Amino acid sequence: MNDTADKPLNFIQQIVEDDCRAVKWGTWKASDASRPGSAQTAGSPRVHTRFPPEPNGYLHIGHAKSILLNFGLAQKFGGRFNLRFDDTNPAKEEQEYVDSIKADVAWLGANWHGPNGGGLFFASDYFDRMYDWAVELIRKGKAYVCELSADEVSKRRGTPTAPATSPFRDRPAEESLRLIQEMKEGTHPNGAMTVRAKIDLASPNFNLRDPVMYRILHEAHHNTGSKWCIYPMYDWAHGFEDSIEGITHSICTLEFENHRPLYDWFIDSVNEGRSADKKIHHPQQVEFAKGLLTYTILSKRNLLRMVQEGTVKGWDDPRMPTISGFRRRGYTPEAIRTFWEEIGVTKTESVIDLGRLENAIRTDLNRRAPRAMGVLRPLKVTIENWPEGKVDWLEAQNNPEDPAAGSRTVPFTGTLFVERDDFMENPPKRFFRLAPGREVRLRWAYFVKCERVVKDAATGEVTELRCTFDPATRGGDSPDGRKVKATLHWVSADLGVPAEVRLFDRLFKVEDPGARTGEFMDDLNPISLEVVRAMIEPSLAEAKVGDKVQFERLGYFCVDRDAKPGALVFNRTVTLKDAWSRVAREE
RNA sequence: UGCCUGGUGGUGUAAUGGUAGCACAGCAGAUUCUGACUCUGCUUGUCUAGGUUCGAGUCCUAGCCGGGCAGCCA
Repeated sequence: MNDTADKPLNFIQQIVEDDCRAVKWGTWKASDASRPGSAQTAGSPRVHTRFPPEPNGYLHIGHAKSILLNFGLAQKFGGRFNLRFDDTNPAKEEQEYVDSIKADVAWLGANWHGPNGGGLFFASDYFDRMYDWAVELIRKGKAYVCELSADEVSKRRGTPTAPATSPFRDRPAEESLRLIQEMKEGTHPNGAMTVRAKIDLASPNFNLRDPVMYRILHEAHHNTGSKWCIYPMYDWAHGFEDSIEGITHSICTLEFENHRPLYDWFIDSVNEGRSADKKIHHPQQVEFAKGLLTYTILSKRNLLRMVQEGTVKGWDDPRMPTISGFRRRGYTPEAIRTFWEEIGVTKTESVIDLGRLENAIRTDLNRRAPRAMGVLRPLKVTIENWPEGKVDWLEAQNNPEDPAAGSRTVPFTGTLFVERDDFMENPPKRFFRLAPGREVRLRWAYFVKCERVVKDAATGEVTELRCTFDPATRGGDSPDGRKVKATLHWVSADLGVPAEVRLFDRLFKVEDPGARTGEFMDDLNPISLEVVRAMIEPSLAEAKVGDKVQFERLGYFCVDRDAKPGALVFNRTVTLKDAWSRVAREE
């Protein structure tokens, strides 16, 4: 979110700017600035942000907001951005997720090793230090080992007005020190005991009712292997991760507002009794609202379920709202960035119209995607007066929005395909395309006129159009000035190439999946994917995976990674806006 | 029920006590070798009630409505 100067600052940028003005977080040292390629300058105010994902799933479009916000801040204020894995729960975390997250963050352009990069980190690398702090808190009488079962803790949680209880709260520090040591050494089974902070069992903020700091988890970790069998809880760990890395602004989402007093308490408790030079850094937390999307589900748990149950074909299924899904679908990082910039950053929970995202990718691709012609549902057209065997290579502009994109040639022959939807035997008033007796233009080619319709005798289905062309209209202009009301895309039946095209629709039928029944799967769109055999112009025969193209009048498409030489596969990224479809509904 | 938090057109936002503006969507039109793009115009809003003030979306009080929290998840 690296805005232009004239755009008003969002509230977080405002906070950071104010802090910089006040030099609240100190300045970059000469050694920081001297790092090769560094965007930090010695003496300028420090801004250090981070994106701290848990590697327990793939990143989705909502995470992109946070990544772009954090990285954008580092860029805007000449600071640094860390990518840090919050890997404190080996039961749910996997290396596959670490790898995918790195790929996605990099793709979005948040370069954690670049000029504004602070580096790549793992919370699990801090486990030793965190353990030492826990021991320190026990010594200070600020934490204890509790042998209540999870069930018991839950039962004793209390109510907003009645306090929680634990019979182990006042055990001697020596006893807790012995037990935490045993926990660490693996003496006790999962769930036997926990380390708890001794804060306030009666607090109206439940996060302060002696929260668990460590639990026993005999589980291998993707980074630390079998070194640990106790793992820190998120709340205990998170503030320290930011502290250790010197994060200035710990930006997180609204649901952590209630946790802030806890993070403050942990750091203050470590610092208590320490001399000024031994105190650990205390970052400032700032909360912002997530952005939800209509027709979309973003909870990692539910996305995982769709993957596991085979509702979609993996995390990067082009219908998924994951970063990798959007990438495969043909979205660009620029479009995603523009989208979130337009949405802004606030503390108001909002549901964003999915159309906004589609609009962003259309705008981007309109500017940069070369045009081509492809017929999704081919209808055969025979040009009756075309010279037998003749091939006419016609010049076509690659992108009317960008003259520099140049031109290509497309072959016109006696047998063509046009889109089935572009012909109607009994057209309604506002239908401008082909119909019996009507003349239209074929893009970049000729005016053609429909003379006769051939139907399947048995089904009555239109199987072929017999047309004539006007040789004087070569290139698409009529010397006598006569007009046609439509220009159609087309492909030579003889020289076109077949391709599989995957047409995606939204995954859910309703704006708020699950709102009706409580089960989001009830709102699945049964036809979110349609596969067609298309015919495309030969210039596309050598298209490479990831190539993006506008099939004129249809939409933007990209070559899927399933494509093989001679067997092209295209994904439809998004359709073009289509005024006719609205008219058609009214007709 | 306790604590935290938020309410500006259909949607997302701006206005930092001084003309409620922008974008998307919608509607109408122009243009067009993509019913796209582009351009023009239009419709629609400060949760409510009091108060402070020359002046309130903004400050104060009370209420209303929404979101979050009571995992050994993050």
